[in-house]
Amino acid sequence: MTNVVIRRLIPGNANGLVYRLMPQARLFLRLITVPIYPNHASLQSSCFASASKPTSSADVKDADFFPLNKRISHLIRTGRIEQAREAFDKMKQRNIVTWNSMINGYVKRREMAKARKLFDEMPERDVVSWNLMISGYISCRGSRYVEEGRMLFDRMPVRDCVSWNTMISGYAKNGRMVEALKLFDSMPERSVVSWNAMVTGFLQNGDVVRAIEFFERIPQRDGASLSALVSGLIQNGELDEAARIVHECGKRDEGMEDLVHAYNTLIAGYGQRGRVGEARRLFDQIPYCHEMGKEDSRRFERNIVSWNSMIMCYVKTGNIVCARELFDQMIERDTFSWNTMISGYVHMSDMEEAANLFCRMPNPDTLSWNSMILGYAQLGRLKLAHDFFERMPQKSLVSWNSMIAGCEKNEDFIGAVKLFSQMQLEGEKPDRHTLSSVLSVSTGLVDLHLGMQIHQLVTKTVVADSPINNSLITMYSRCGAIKEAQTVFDEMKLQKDVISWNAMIGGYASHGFAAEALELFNLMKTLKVRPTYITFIAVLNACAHAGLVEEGRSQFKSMISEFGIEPRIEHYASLVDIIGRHGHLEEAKDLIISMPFKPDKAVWGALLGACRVHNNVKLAKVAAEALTSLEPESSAPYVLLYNMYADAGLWDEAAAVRSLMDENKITKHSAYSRVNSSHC
DNA sequence: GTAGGGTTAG
Repeated sequence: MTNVVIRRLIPGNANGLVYRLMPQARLFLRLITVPIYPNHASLQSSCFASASKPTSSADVKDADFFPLNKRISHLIRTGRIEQAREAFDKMKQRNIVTWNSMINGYVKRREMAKARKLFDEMPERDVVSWNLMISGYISCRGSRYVEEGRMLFDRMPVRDCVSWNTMISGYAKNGRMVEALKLFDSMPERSVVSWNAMVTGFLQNGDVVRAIEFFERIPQRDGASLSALVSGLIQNGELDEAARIVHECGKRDEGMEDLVHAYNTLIAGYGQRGRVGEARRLFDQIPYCHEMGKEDSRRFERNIVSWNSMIMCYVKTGNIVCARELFDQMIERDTFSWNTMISGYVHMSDMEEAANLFCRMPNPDTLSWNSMILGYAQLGRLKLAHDFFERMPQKSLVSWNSMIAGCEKNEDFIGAVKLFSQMQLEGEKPDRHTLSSVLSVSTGLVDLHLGMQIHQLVTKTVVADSPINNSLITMYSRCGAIKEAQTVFDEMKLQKDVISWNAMIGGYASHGFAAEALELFNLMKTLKVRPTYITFIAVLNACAHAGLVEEGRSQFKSMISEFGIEPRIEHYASLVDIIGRHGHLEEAKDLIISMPFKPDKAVWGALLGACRVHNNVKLAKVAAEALTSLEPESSAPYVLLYNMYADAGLWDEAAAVRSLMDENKITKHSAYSRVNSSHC
């Protein structure tokens, strides 16, 4: 995509291959020769000097409060919000900075109700108090919060550059670039941050052309501008190009302000692609100074984000040992560091160590709690997950989603439905994750009514992407509404992926519409959508339902020869069914013997079913015995065999089956109750 | 003490 953009930016570019590297090189050579301008902070303060000046009460000997203020901000930085609040409450006198620090603590944790309460109680506010609140609102998800931020922005008596930038990046993050641009254009004075926010916004919203256009116009580009661009390039798959540019800048613009931003972004980029070795080399290239004093943005050295990004790389690639090693070496850790480590252990299903860190962590935030919930839910430990869920101080959408998904995955469908309605009662709006889980719940419960309600919610509230539509297809077809499944499938148009095709072909197959299933399969191949092993399970099932023996055989062969897909036991089961039902019982038995798997109950079940159809009592006995050894408590094989003997007038044999059932304490009834209880 | 880089979900 970037290539396309760059080609468009540079005239006279006709040959994509030739230009793949050249134009980029030209473009970026320009950017790395840009002179370094004076620190933007000094520029800003001169523009907005009057706005940022604290009001009267702050004149009361700031130094007297300073040690305590510093302590509060340190507690907040290290995640100990409750201790910070304790210290705050105990202070006899507070100045604006005290209040702001406390508000900042809540804002960072997205606890906006608490932040707002303090903000409203403040005896007087300065521009930072307002900015903090705005930044808090816009960092919360959802346009409702952006509007809340905008209301404060409009109400505040004096705005500074930070107020504008906060608001711009808020719009940009929420994909509202028109509004972002409007503010950007009407700003009294821009800083490099305003420009960077716009670049990031355009890139996040897929407008690479304008991102580059803006980037080139930035009067004093810094490491964060570069980082914004690098992040966009990485998202567009141009990781190596991004790395080249960062290295060039590192060499040419020694002392470039905030260069570490770009390095950190690149480390994260390597991590995303699993190139952890290169990430580590980059990390080691950043000088490291043990003094954690006042940060100087011009000094190029590792900061806490570098450490966290590197730890993240290890976590993403499953290397928890190296992640832990770095984590233990850190001097100062923030909530990010702890959360990254916890989520790492959660991914390794090591809940013991995750819990260990969770307990040691100074003040777990919503994300920490969410990770724990997720971890327990994924392992099926729903009770524990629920305990955490109930005890967490503030639930987020992710908390609800993790709980609901956990219930769904562990087939506690009723629990999932309860949570879903509780969440709505508590005013939390479901998103695509929620709806996708609840759709699977409808499928699990075979509850068409619920499924249709969720479909309505999908239509009203989210832009349905492929996974959601695929869940809809599956839901409708499992609930017997094949027409509705087909409508969703047809409306997906170009959005269809292989899962959509599989779901629809499988839907037709299970409803006995073999012709439709095979027709769709042919269309899929014509459109060059590569089938998967799941496609072939559906195709073979369609053949089985329709008794298409030759078609089934040839599909099985083409799966191997044409698509190189190794047949799995499910494919064999289907083929046994196809061949057996057609009366080729010996061939079916030989297939079972020759297949490279230990036959499972589906395979023997297919043979037994075929024997029943063709009255082959001798082979039925073999299949039934195999089945009972696999599932000793199941009555089905006994009953089927009994009926076959009875039908053939073989009463002695029938009686023998009956007494074997008694001997093994098998009742027909117990089989039914077992099936029913699994649905409760 | 505030804005631009790094965390959780199908």
